[in-house]
Amino acid sequence: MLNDKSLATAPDCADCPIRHRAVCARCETDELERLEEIKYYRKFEAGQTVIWSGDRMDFVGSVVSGIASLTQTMEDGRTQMVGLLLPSDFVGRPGRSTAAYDVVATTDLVMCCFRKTPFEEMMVRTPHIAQRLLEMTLDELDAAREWMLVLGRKTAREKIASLLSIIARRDATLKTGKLEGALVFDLPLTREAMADYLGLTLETVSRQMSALKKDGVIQLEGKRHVTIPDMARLMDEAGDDADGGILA
Amino acid sequence: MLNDKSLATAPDCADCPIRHRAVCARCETDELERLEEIKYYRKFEAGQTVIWSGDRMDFVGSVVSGIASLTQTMEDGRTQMVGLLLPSDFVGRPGRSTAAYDVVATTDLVMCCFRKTPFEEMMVRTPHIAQRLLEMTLDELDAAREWMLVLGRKTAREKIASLLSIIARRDATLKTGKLEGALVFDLPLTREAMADYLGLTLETVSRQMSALKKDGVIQLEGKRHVTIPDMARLMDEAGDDADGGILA
DNA sequence: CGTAGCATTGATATCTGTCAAGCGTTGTGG
DNA sequence: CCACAACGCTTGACAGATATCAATGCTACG
Repeated sequence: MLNDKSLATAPDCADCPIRHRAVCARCETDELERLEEIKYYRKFEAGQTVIWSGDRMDFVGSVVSGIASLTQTMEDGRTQMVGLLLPSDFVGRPGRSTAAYDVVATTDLVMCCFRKTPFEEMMVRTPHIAQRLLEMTLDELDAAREWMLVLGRKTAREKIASLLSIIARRDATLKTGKLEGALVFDLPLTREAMADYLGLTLETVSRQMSALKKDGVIQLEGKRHVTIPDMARLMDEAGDDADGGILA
Repeated sequence: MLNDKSLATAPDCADCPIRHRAVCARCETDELERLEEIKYYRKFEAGQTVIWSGDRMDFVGSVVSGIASLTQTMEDGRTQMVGLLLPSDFVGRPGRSTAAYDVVATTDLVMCCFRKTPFEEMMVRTPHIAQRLLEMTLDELDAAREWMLVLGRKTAREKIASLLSIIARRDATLKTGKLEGALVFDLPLTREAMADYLGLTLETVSRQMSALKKDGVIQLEGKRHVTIPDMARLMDEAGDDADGGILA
């Protein structure tokens, strides 16, 4: 499985870009030293599969950079993305030995992995880690439930607008920290990946993107470069309250 | 809010039916004593709202008996159920002061509530509780993701079969502990509640129930009393692997 | 007996999926 | 260097699933 290129030297936790947001956020110096001992980096190229559902999984870890997706597939090939993993998000489940979902690198991806058994031992001894993981899991549960509303009740147009608004908001808060004026970003997902996330076909995604463009809700340069001239308008199209939005 | 009828004397934790499955599952005697001090029971009749989304929430708690639902509602009235709370399931989120969803009693309901602030203090001091809550939250996250596949990719018929199979399985494991032979149970949900859970209209639910009945997948006496002659057949209709099923 | 709530069924409309053709870019091998 | 294949995407025509609107049935209950 592992080859030379997939392994990479792991930098010090002190220099880590996700140091204060990941599962290790609340660890003290000595705890970080212990984590350093059981961690290793792995890199994946866009499109590579990190792990297959059902496979034995002897690590857990955090996304350091890039985006990964969690997907489920039915026997006849229908697939549904059930999670989008961004930097600092956690992969794997302590106490479970096999993967419950396919994990795929959507973009080039760097992960900080911990050997599972020592990590589990450390969790028992280090309440910080379990507490932080609980917080993160509760956030993910909220996001999953938010997404259930999107999947169950929104129209195709609203679904697209919801996805764009989530990506735009995350991107804006990372880059500038504010949501004013026009927002510009690159879509990290193919039309097919968008369809898998939204429970649509890629044709419907394409049509609705075109429709939103025609109506001036978004501007497109090429396939991926998106400009949102009016965020409130987009959120209105998404069917969300324009003020604050999700979990405000 | 609270009236005479809604409050009820709480029995000893030692006699509690959900003692070994709820958030308190791993507590020791002295910890239970502390919990006894901050707990109180509340009863709700079918249809009553336990709490409205956005309301201040000064308790967390466990479902002791009955079923509650978590729902989200859009401005125009579209609603999506995002969780079904069964006995031992946990309600509320430590560290958050307002409810994120509407919580409604689907059947008559008894809840064991803990005052939020003392419970949070206790969580910090009692790793058992945080660990158990983490486990339960991870299970809920898995269930939510499983449901995303149902909402995003399954047909109306498969959705109904999925819901029936979940209820049947839970009911069977509670009553007899095995899944053999014909399964019989009462639906705890109205057609409308089923529709809200499945992202369908109540008419479509009704039609698909009739179709499954006509095809012999289920038998119906009255509106709610269901017999599953062949569980494997039902799971096949649900589009799940017949062996083991969800998270096997 | 009449009403209210829940459920069923029918007719029709609409949205999204399916199938198919074609475009533009990228990369590769002759 | 060019031709061509591969890939991601767009667009069109059509079909099919589910929603919508409407009428009716069934129970329980006052």
